[in-house]
Amino acid sequence: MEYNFVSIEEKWQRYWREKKVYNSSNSSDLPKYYVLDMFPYPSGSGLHVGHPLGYIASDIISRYKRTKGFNVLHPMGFDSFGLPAEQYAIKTGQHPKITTENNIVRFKEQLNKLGLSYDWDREIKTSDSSYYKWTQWIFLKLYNSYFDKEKNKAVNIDDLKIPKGLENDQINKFIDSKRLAYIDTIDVNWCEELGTVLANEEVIGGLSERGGYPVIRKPMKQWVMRITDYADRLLEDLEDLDWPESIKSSQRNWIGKSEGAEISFQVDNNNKIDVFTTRPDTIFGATYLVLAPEHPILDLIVAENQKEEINKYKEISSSKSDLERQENQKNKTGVFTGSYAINPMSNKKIPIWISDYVLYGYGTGAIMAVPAHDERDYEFANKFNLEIVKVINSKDDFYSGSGEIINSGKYDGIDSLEFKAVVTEILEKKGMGKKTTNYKLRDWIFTRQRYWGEPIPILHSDNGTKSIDEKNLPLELPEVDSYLPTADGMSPLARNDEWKSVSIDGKKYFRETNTMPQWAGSCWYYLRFLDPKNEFNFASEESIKYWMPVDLYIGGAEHAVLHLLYSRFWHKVLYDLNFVNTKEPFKKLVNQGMILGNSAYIFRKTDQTGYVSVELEKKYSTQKILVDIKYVNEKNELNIELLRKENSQFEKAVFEFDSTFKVHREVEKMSKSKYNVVNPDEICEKFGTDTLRMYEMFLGPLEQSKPWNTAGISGVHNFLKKFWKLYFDSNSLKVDDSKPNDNNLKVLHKCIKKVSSDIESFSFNTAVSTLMITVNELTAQKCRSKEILEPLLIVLSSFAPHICEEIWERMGNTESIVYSSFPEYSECYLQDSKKIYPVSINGKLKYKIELPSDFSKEEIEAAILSDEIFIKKLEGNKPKRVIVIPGKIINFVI
RNA sequence: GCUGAAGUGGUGGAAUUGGUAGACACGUUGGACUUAAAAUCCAAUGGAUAGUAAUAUCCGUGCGGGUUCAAGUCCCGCCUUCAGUACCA
Repeated sequence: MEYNFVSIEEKWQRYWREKKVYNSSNSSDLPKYYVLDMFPYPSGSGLHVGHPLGYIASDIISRYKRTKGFNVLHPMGFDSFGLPAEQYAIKTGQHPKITTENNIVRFKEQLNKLGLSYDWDREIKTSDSSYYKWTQWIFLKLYNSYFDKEKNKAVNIDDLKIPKGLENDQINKFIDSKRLAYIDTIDVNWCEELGTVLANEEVIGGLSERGGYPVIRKPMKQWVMRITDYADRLLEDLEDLDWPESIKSSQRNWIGKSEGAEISFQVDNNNKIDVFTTRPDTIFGATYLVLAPEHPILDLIVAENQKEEINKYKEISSSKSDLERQENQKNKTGVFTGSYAINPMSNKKIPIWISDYVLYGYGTGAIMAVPAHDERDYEFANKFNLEIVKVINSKDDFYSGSGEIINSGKYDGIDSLEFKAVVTEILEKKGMGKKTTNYKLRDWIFTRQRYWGEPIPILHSDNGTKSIDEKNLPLELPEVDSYLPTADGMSPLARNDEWKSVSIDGKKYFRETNTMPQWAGSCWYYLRFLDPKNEFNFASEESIKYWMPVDLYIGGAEHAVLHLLYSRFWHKVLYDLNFVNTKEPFKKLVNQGMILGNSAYIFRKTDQTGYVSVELEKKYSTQKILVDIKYVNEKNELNIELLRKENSQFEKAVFEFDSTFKVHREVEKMSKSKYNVVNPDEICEKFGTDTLRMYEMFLGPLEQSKPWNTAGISGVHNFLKKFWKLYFDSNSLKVDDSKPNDNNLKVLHKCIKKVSSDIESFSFNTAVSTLMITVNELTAQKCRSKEILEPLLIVLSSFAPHICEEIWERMGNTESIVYSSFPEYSECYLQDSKKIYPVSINGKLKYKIELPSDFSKEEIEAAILSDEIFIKKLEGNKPKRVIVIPGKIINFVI
């Protein structure tokens, strides 16, 4: 009987879907286990072999946990608001909804082909109004809350104490200024190319995260989320999470907590400048101040004769993009203001400068420069010939460490670490400073000037903002005639005039026309999966109580700060408002590594006379040209004929090579533009889904990035064929009721133990190896005992579910293997008859000695812990004296 | 620069608490079956030296030191690669 994977896989995928085998119930006596994948954005290009890695891993865990007796929740959905569909709409006029729907159909088909055990009845799409109704609802919760600093939590805005003596208008303004979701005019990251504002997290090195377009700063009115109030809690609660250290440290880094002091420098009778420093101990070395060019105090303090130059500098720096600012890192610029301030400790008069190496957005937007002990100040002082005073004892001209204080008057000799606290205290007494903490984290800019996102349920009027009544949610996306921003730069929603203006009780309001960022929908989707059809709540209280937190969250590391920080923030707000019962949403996080593509390049001679194979490349001056990997075989040989046939530019090209034309390979991210995408569908057709699933796991550790390489796939495929042959010979099932022998039992129980511990520790590659060894051994032992082969089937079924279901059925089981339980192993089959100890003589030779198996554990331990025992050396017959040094060290003395 | 992860055969990668390094798989070579190929099965496969041979000896986990009877694993100092982040005072 042949292993016909095509019909087997089709049959079982249909069976699972029709019988809804993987649906899970919200009430059960069983312990729960919630396994979540980071849901995908349904892009137009479908899945490549990199996507399934995490899905397969989480699927194996889900299947394993089910057989271990857990009620498993394993849902899937789509993060379906997003840019590409909108950009496609701008180009073609097709409604993003249609594009998105089409892509989702394709994605689902591909996911189902992978045999993933999702409960599709819980599917959600963030762009469905029944879903974004609740995204809007949560937005309103944020809008209607403020952060109580004393309680260190979010509280309903109705409980806000309003200062006495405020007029009506002022009261509204006061309330608006305290909300967790508030409007502010701030310098935003404006991306002209994308026509929208981006969050700080979405800007990388002055370029947009998506597309890599330049980003400039521009003041605009925006909705902002007060995530900074949660900085401390977001930081502290990281401690207890079972997350990769790298992710935790990027989040810590992003929050960027630093402790120091705010110190005032008096300029004149009316003005003082506050600076933030983490090194108050170096204050005697502060020989000048530097302000950010945007600092508002400048207008008050700039000396008359410097005004022109200062204004010129301000203008230049405001027109600079973040990228340009960063490029200038080595060549610092700046202008003297003509004014001086008094150093509050040394009482010296020090000059005030402006420079764009000081950022207005961080700290107070002003620094005290200590050139002897800060690298940037050192560069700046050298360039502009400013005074450098060493205040910490060291050999070098510049030193950023700690040590003995010098040149600081009566404080000389104190240790700088100690002096830090002393200075802060002295200044505090004088009213010239205080201890403070600063964060790199900024509030989250929440609005986007886009069409394809959640509408913000807010109305504007002359006296401020007003939320839409909860009863009227969802606020649906209006139809528009074009998906481009309006001529006056408003978001596309403003094109629908009828929708835009509303009147309530005779009063006129305008709708907010900006939409939410893509992160909004993914901030809380893990909660909607619990109870996706609930019309009265985002999820029922019972379902939250039963399922939360997510036990295992698998996804890519690219969401280390963005998604994972935002959703933790929202979850904490919901926790404060008593909507959820856990402080953190995701208990354990695992990052699957990226699967990289293996791009192919050929060399073109620079004189354009032809192409040369790799071995001839050095002979000519050449440049690399990308070719589609479909023209290249596993031996890196180029199929020239096919290339010529399908690409006219190569039709008459000359190809030079020795024996065969070989291409140059490079490992890169898998992407359409690199022509290195491998589609999982092809693999499924050729080898079957079970082979693909096991191969992706076999490729290497889950967390590691690795290039896709089809070369080894036949090994896994052969394994499944061998596995099949363990159960069937040419005509029929060969499993029988014969009693297994000791060796059979040993092999099986070893396998059960190893595979289960490997799965629990996410070491899927070694689990696959173990399964291979097991099948090899049982084949060699000619085992046909049902007592062995049936449990083995269950062990393998998490990895290769289709083949196992098929064999399971053919063995006479009527119920799906999904409902079976994972076999237990017993230690008695695992014990070796003899214990082997390694022995070294004088540190050089190594022997194995075997202690008799009837040595009890206690006897061995006693022997080891006592001074010496006599043991027969294996190869010789003379007994040797063995000295056992306490702590398991065995040393021969002859 | 800082933070995090990693460096093991021709390749992907295994190695509980330090205890026979290279499991498992690919590839390669040889063999069986076949008219032939595919498929399948068997054997060998880190390097070097000696030997007809079984075998023996030495060297081997990025580099240099150290601890230890014993180090891929622990400690110190470097190098390289990947990822993230960056004028954050």
